[in-house]
Amino acid sequence: MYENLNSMQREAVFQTEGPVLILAGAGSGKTRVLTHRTAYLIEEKGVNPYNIMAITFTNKAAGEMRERIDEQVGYGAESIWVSTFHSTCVRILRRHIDRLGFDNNFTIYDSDDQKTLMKDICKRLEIDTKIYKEKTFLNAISSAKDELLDPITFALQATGDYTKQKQATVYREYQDALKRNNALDFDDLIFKTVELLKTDGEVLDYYQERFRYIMVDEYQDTNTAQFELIRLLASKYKNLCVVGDDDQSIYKFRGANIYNILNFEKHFPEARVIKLEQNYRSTQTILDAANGVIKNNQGRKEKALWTENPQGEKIDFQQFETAYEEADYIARDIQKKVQSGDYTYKDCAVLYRTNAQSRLLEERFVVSNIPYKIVGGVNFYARKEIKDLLCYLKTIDNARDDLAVRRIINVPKRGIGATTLARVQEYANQEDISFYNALRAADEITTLGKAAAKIRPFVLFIQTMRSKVEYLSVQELLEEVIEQTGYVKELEAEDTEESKARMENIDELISKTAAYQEKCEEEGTPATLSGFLEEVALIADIDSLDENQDYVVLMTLHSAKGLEFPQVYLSGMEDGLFPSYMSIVSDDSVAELEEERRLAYVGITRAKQLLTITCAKQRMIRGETQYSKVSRFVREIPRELLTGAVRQEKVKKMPQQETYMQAKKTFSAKPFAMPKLGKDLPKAGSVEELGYGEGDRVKHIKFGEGTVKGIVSGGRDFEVTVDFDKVGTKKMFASFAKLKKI
DNA sequence: AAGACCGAGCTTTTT
DNA sequence: GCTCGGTCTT
Repeated sequence: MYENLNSMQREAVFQTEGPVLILAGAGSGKTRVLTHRTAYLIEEKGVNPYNIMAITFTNKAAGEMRERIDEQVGYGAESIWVSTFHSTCVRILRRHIDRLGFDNNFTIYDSDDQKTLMKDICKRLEIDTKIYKEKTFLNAISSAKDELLDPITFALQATGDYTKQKQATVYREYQDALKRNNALDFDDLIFKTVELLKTDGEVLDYYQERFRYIMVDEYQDTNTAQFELIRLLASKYKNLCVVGDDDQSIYKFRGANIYNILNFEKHFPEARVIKLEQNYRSTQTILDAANGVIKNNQGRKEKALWTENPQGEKIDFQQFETAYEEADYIARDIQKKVQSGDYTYKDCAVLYRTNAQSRLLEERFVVSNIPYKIVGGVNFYARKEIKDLLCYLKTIDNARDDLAVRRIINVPKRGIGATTLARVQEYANQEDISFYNALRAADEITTLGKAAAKIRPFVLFIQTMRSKVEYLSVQELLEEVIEQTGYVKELEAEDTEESKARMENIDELISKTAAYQEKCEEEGTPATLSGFLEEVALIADIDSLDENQDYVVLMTLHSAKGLEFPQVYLSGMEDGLFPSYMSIVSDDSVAELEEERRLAYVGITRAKQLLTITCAKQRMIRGETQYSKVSRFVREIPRELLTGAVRQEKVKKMPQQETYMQAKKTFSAKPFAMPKLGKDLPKAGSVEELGYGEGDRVKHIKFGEGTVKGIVSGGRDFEVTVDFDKVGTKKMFASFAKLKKI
């Protein structure tokens, strides 16, 4: 079992005791090392799986590690604690945060909620948000928490600096408000856990005993608070194994402290350092390119990545006149590769520096009928309709979250306006009760007058729902909220493309509640409303990537970290875009350019077989045409590795706006969701092959019987509109629907 | 209280 | 170029 590891990997696996730093270059098989190490601990060292913890940054990474550990470890794998920093902390806090004066059923605020709360506070403190931006405050608070500065310490450090003093005041107010709402923001999850472990010896002892062997993935991305958390937990047994690559540290803006990895041996003098330098992922050419770029950075740990893989193809470098041509080239190139039969869509990934770049690519992909998935941008759970419904559930779950209540009290419209809200709030402050409790006492608020009558049904509704929490499933609760509020009915009445998309999202949310139920039953854990809300709060977009589906993935370089693809396109490689203009003109431009360079390194090393680098001479940014030179990072790649050179393409016809909109409409909310591989993919073929036509009566497995109203060819599949007798008109893809003529 | 209209700011990256 | 938020009107 350990024979197919190389000597360094084996060393990392066998070094189980004491602090270990594994410097794992890109593609050097670190996940393999971690999983083998876990197996070794259990099977050879007799360690109880219950005493092992593995921490990652994303749910996806945690899920993958879980899967591979399960494969590797057979018995007892399920009691190993594998999870992200954030969910680890939530699990700890749910049990013990009452010791810090919070309720154990606290809610978690996302960035949207934070902003709303901050606006509130600025208003209350009469801060002119034209001069002092909410966002700046939130950033300051976030960095403070990353550095474990509480409001008092922060204030002490602010003496003599007016802006900082102001931030200190806001910080204190912000924390007070969170506590009143029984809520924590993302950063608090870590901060409060550290606080808990530091102040409560009993809890600390419990978790130190439990986590005798700790492993941390992507260690270069940890911030000070996360480091402290790990340090506290590991300080008793000192069996701490961290894996990382300083060359892939790209989250400085999020507080990641690169010195956690650079100074690991200082923090743990007895630490063993093991370097994994053999790359199993990429061709020699790709590796040479990556090394050519990263060697321009100073102050990195000395590493020499090498591979036994073949030289491989040269890097395809293309410069275009415009960003349209660039997008067009990428789309055609992918189509060409797929049609040749050598690759599938899911072998390809397009990476870019900023999310805004995805639009042009998306347009081109829609026109070319290429199935794709965009990772990032607006998170599913940040969409308005989803947040609204979740806030209903949150209100039912935790009455102290004022924010959630205020969001939904007039959605859908109940004729409760700003004035009424202000009066209720005033009463709440006066009586020192929560906003919701003030609503419950609406009849006592003399200033309300007739408005009290509008509040009563809302309160009654929430109270009734609360009494049902015990015996209804999450799905049933959600469906009842939708039914009782008429939320979907209102969208139905709107009958626009947008409202349809929203309804689809709501359906998606319902299936997520069902999936949650299923998951809990599988794991044998109780499915609760709080549990669902919590899971939902900690989901990132990248977690939804599904390797089994055949689509091209589009995402930012940041999101791509930890992933690999046979075919990688690095688009928009222009000075000013990547490296970003901000990093070039910054006061600290040397450091910021190094961070950008690491990002380039991450991008290049995602590729297994072929790397394509593209850029455009002109592109629209923020409604303005920008003219840019080829990125300096491209020039750092040894010339002989590149083909294509600077190329002059004739301007291709721009996509007709109408064609695009039409195409996009056909596939509205969920473009090109594809059936799982393995099942036979129905070919587009002809309409006849469907076995039914317009006007025919058909049967659907879930919706029952109905009449076919229309069939539209979507290129690779047909979109069929059916008017069902029971559930009304639905649009669906023929390959999914499996409609039967009757 | 609800809807229409207009201007500001944004785009570097996110658990 | 687009989105969000604020203000004005009914």
